[in-house]
Amino acid sequence: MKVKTVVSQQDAAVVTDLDRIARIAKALGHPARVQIVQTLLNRSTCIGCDIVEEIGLAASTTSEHLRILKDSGLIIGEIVRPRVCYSLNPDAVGPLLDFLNTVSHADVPEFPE
Amino acid sequence: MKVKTVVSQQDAAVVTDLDRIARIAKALGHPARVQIVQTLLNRSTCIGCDIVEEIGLAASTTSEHLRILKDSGLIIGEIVRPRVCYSLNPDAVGPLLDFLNTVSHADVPEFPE
DNA sequence: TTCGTATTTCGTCGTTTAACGAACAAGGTT
DNA sequence: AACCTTGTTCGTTAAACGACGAAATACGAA
Repeated sequence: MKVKTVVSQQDAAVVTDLDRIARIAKALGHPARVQIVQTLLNRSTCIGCDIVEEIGLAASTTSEHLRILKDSGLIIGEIVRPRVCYSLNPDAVGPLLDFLNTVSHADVPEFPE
Repeated sequence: MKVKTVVSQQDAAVVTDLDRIARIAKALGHPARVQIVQTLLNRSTCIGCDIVEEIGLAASTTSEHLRILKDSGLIIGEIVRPRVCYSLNPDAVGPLLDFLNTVSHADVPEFPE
């Protein structure tokens, strides 16, 4: 279920690593999803359906965004029953964060313009 | 040429902030593009068409990925003329990096389960 | 000037995404 | 038991993405 169509002639380890980073980035590749994470940062406590009204999209659309964030591991949903309590999973950003740190500390060659 | 279709009824400041983060994340939301950045990290010097053979996709497809990375500001292309010299622009990751740092340092509520 | 090399643009095709409303699921409340 | 509240799933639609090959660009070299 986690296996995609593998590139077949590439080194598996590298591909996996790239995929992991890309998948987290992709999950954050939509303003609504960034806003959801932002919201969970502000109200550090978990939240229910307030997210729906916070970002101003239809409930079904918001649910889909939450699903994507859940699938990526960035957030966790705890069912409290009429509603669902969401919270961040800070560890999930690790791979992407490490990658970006490496990029930000890279020394560019010589022609910076 | 850099102007997209603006959202028009939203508060510009907030949207811009979320959009900026999301746009960088989106640019990194594909393994091939992460691999390109990775490659530029390893060979700290700029590269021409070697990227094409490095990632194993068609030249036209690779060109498109490079365009997306250029548009996002993550990389810079210097024309040397038969070819193009690419290099990283580490500053571009700033907004996303700051955001992820905030996330990674967030203290989750109480139910770490 | 003609040729070659590296890259981009174009047109196409199939897949995925984003968005919505409607319908459904699942318990708590009255 | 009938209802309410919240959240997800489904079906649809339009737009965007990803990939490719073919054609076009744009210079440097021969």
